[in-house]
Amino acid sequence: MPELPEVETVVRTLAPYLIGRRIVSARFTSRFVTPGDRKKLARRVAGRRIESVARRGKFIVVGLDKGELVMHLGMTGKLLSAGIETTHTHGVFTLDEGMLLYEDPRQFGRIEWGDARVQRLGPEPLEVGLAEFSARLRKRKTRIKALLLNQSFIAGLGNIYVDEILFLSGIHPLAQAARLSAPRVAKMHQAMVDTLTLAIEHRGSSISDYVDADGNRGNFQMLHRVYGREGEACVNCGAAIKKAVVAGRGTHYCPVCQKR
DNA sequence: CTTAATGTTCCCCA
DNA sequence: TTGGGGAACATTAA
Repeated sequence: MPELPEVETVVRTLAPYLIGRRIVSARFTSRFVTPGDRKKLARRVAGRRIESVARRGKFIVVGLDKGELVMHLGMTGKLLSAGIETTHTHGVFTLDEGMLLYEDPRQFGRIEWGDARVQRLGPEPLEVGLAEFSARLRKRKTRIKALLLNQSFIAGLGNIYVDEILFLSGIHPLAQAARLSAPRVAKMHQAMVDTLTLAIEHRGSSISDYVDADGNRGNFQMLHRVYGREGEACVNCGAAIKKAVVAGRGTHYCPVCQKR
């Protein structure tokens, strides 16, 4: 469910709802989503006032009057401002007005009191300039697909948007990062900014069940050019879109338009 | 029954 | 230290 555009959409729907609210009580039920002492975490957040809601990479950082609650949606996590508890509800926040539910069937997501992983994130893709982006990229010999998925290189990209960005910039997912020419890196940087900006405008991609905090789906999946289009015609050249495994992930690309 | 899924980490080996 | 491959985590849907 959650790459940068989806998490950004969740944060934008969540912020006006949460800021200024007081957490009356909280309850956590998963040893995976909330590793460690779950009751202690619930005690810590109880009584706190929510002062800010922000995104950093794919993390949601909830600023409290004392401390910080950091959430990651993993693969199937959802934060909902309304709804009923199910077997997949692993977090329940009762607010002075309203409530907040955390649902996550696969439980790859996390809710923690601060998260050291946030400190290790690379720059934000919508903030990093071309010069810095190029300089960082030139030092890395790995395949471009693996590098763009690496959160300590650039924060927030995931499998869908990496495939879309590489298609838009005409770069093969197996291309060696350090060997890309300056014009190709510039094109990729622009494709990254354009793709993420447009995806946020469309409120993210709803492939299976992603919804924002109000329960609304995104629309950007309608505009995917390669992701999920294996065997279909390339929008540029008509060739059949291919799918292979790169960096352990299903990778969609046009064998004609994307060069190594 | 098998496979793959919008993510991340860890382990082994080069 | 970097990088590749694979497995693991838990669940569902095709």
